Amino acid sequence: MTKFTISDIARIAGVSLATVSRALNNKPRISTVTRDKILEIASRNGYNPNPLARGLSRGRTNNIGLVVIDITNPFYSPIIQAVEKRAEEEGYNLLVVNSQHSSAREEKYINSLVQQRVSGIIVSPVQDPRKYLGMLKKRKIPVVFLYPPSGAKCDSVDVDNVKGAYGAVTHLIKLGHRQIAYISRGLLHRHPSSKRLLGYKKALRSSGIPFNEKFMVKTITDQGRIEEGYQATLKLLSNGVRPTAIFAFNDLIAMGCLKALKEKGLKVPDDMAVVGFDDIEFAPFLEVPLTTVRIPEYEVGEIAVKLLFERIDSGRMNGKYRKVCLSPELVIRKSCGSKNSNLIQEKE
Amino acid sequence: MTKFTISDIARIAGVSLATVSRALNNKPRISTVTRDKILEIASRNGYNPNPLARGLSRGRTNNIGLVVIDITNPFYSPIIQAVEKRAEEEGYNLLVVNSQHSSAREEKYINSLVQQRVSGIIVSPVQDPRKYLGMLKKRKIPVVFLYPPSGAKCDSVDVDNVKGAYGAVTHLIKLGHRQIAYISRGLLHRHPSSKRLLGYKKALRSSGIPFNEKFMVKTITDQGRIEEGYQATLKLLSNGVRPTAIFAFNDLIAMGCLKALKEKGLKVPDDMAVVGFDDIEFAPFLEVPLTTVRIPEYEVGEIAVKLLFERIDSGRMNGKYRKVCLSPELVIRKSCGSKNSNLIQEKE
DNA sequence: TTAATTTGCGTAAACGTTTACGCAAAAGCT
DNA sequence: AGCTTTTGCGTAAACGTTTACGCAAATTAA
Repeated sequence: MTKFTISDIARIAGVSLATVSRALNNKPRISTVTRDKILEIASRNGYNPNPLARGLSRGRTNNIGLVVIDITNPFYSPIIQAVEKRAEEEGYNLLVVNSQHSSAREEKYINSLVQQRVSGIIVSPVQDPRKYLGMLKKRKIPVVFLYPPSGAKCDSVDVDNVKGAYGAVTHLIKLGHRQIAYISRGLLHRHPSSKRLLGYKKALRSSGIPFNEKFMVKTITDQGRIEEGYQATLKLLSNGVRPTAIFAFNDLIAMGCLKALKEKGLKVPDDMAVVGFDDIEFAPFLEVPLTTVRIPEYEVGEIAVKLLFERIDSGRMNGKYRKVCLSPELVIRKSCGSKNSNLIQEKE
Repeated sequence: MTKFTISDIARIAGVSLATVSRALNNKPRISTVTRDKILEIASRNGYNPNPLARGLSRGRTNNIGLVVIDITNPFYSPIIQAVEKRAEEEGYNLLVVNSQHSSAREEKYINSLVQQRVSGIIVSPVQDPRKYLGMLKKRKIPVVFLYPPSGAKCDSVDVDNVKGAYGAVTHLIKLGHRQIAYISRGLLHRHPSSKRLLGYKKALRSSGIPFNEKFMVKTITDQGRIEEGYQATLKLLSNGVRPTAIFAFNDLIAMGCLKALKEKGLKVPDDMAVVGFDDIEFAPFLEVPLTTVRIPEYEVGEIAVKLLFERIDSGRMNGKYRKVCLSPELVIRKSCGSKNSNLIQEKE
């Protein structure tokens, strides 16, 4: 009972290992009567194949890996759910690992997944993922990247960060703001930090507003979490010149903003407008419901896992690479005010 | 380069497989000079042991499993982080799986982890975990349960739910409330739903307030998420008698309450006090900062993983079971008002 | 010095599968 | 009927490790 292997089945059925394997894997070259007999014995004894043995022999397991940057960021929740759903439907296990913004950890985990012979990997990379491509190709492990820097020759799902940021900042400008700060996540060169900065600058330029270094502040570390937004905002407020609006890299940072502003006695949106990015589940429930740029996260996950399984099922590693780019959408709530009544407000 | 196994090392070093294995695993019965030579060859060629082969041979891998009920509930974030940290320190991989409130899925995943020969499992069980104990013991896989029903003979980490609920409701009573509703998660018999109900009733009893069926509402499904709290609150408000305070099973349900109350034009805390449970990261940032019962989640994770590794390292499956029970703590914010000025408010 | 122990290593089996190859019997074809 | 193909199955190697056992040489003990 504790251990019940194909040898046991073979012994009971009076056949060889090969025959049992054929029966269990729906392979041809076996008569229906023996097949049924074997399947019956297997199910009666609660046989379960040993995934390690199977993986060793096949060189591939029924697992797929998902590498996220921060599993505690609600941003990833819908993505994880979408991938999980499809993986379960396909009879695969999902291994979720958390690089925590560390590229060393990311590399370690990816290598570990490869050594564990996963059938495919979805990675939301910390830094440039191109360095993995060669190795993964050699090992014939399909991979899909989430939000990768452009230019990588691989399947990927991304979101138009420039457009998203452009839309958010343009909205602020339309509301009359001209002193708009951007709180970026620590490392500017990381995707999508750089793209959002680009969108921010582009929106300013379109309206003839000069870019002001003093309105550009970076969080200390790279985590993109509440506390960092809080610290960055305090720094921004002590910068001498005060903006009338803040565009934050993401919703968590925006939450930190709100906290700092409240502490300093500044009302949102009256004294300061705030816009975030991501539209995490909690954004509408905040002290000041957050205007933010919605990323269709669930869809991102759905597409990524779809692309992945297409590769897995076809076995083709060198077909044309598909780069899907989804459009974000501005969701207007309280935190940016609404002097402009033409804009559509989200119903509450 | 793609594949580099101990056979390759053995060939290069001119020794046998056994010797290579001894060197790589720091086993005795090998001279320092051969050991060093082998290690040098291994590292020079970037040797990585195949975890499937190793697992198959050893009957155990370097993975531990963590089964959570809802990976998207921020409640689990600190727990995952704590377990992840320790696992990494110990050189183990953490496999996080998500049962999504389904006991069928839970069972499937636990079996899958067992078949994958993990070294240990931490489970936040959907239902009574006692049925797993026999199998896990037979397979010699240590397990630690999070928030299990009492009475199970196993290592576990729990929180005093009765006390937590009692404290929360007592606080409401002290504030003058006598009509206090409880929004429970769907299935009452599930732990910790039942415990929190117990605490609620106990608090009422202590103050001589009769339990009113009309103030007890259950969410439709068992997910314990925002939407459910929202629906349950609407139902509660249409019940004829209106409470002056709501104690919600958890913070997400409480968020749903806030949404429903707002929609109905009821001000929190003036028209209705609301108290949650868990103190998720976002509780202080809500439209009305949420009074809630804090669970030391990170500590729960730390202790669970500590207990698990003690079992793994000692190999003792039948030592005394340890049941740790942590104390929750009431965190008072805006959502319950503060007529009673004796109470300590959390500084903002 | 001799006997007992320890050290250093090799051989081969084991972990539980899959799969290439081979071969007799059955089935299909002319 | 004789030839070719297909069917049904078995044998054994392979996947990449670990480990029980054995044995000669070196070391220690008496």
